[in-house]
Amino acid sequence: MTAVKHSSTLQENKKAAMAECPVTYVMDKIGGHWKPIILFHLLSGAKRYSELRRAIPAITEKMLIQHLKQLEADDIVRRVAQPVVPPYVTYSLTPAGEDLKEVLYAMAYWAFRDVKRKDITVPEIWTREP
Amino acid sequence: MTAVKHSSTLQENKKAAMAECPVTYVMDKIGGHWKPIILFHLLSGAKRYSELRRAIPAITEKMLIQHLKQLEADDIVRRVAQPVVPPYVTYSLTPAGEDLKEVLYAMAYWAFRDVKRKDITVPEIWTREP
DNA sequence: TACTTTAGGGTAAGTACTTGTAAAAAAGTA
DNA sequence: TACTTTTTTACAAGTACTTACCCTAAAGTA
Repeated sequence: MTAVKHSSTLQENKKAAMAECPVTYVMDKIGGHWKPIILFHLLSGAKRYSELRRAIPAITEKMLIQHLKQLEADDIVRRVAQPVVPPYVTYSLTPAGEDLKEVLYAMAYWAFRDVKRKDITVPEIWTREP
Repeated sequence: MTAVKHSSTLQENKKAAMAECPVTYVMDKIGGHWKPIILFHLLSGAKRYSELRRAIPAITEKMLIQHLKQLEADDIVRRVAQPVVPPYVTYSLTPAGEDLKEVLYAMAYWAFRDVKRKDITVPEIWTREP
């Protein structure tokens, strides 16, 4: 009974998994390490590119723009550019992006409970609004 | 005005980001491409290692055991081993793991809405219980 | 002309994540 | 002894993700 295993192009597994599981579908869209943070900052309203950069000092410009492009392609954020010089570009959430609020809040709520459960001191930054 | 950039050991950014954002804290724990799937299958009750393997054919044994270990270390799943031969090991959710249900359901719900919004045919697999 | 600001592109290099393959341990059975 | 089953580990190799660094465009201003 020769098992029919390992007939995959490495990334095929992932794709198959995404089609299998709605949760993975979501992770594929907001699953990077930076995307949730970006979205979190956009929850409080439209932001300029430079505002986001300042709000998330740890991110590199490359990552920021790359993820913004992806989020835009996934119809989660909307890019609006004013044709002025210097350029003025704002990013905001689409309806689909707004709907993610519930997911993000559920996550945040779980995180709070988890650190309390573990008796870790809650990082005070968490308690500040984005 | 020499900018004070790039003073990071590559992964320090991530860590800083995690401390900054509860959402990232969650992503760090369930953010792999496989973890959500594993958890999804455990939502319906304790499963044996081999059951999980059969339930998620696309995953390699390496990934499965590795993620299970991580989830165990993060106190999200519980491992119970009966000292018999051949070994009998079951994995189930801890209270913290159970609490993730809300997060996973919020994700699943969003996924449904998103595919409907995009007029993609909902993968019928999504509609089957895990 | 030189310089400023804002939004982004390109490339190379490094790090983390996944996979494939092989194999170990343990107690019983043929 | 050789072989079974189930869970798990080790190692090497490949792929994807991130970072660092440098660079462009455009209009106004000194």
